[in-house]
Amino acid sequence: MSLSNEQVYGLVRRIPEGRVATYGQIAGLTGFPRHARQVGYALAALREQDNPDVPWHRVINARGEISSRFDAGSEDYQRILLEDEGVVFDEGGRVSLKRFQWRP
DNA sequence: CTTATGACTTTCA
DNA sequence: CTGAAAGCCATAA
Repeated sequence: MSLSNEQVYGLVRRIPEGRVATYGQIAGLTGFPRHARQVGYALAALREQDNPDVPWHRVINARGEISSRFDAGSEDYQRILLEDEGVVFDEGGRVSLKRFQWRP
């Protein structure tokens, strides 16, 4: 048994608008607390496919920052999507998890 | 079978 | 606050 992409997508779909979740949090909710990287891996795979229902932009790292990938530019895109939903970024380009982290 | 890699996290200095 | 190091684990070669 392992963490399937569909499990990740299902969880990410549950994140309400204007809220964010961390990779580790998603992993924990699926029942695999140590699979934070696999969550990111699943989302990376999602990028290549077309799953419009999955709000991947609401998933950030434990520091409240947007995790960079080798494709610069989409980090800005992710930030814009979040700001559009009401998520506020501070001067360092980080989100206050205290206020915006999703609590099921 | 072994290595390398990566949208991560936590701890320690 | 920053940065390095170790831990973790699915995937690909």
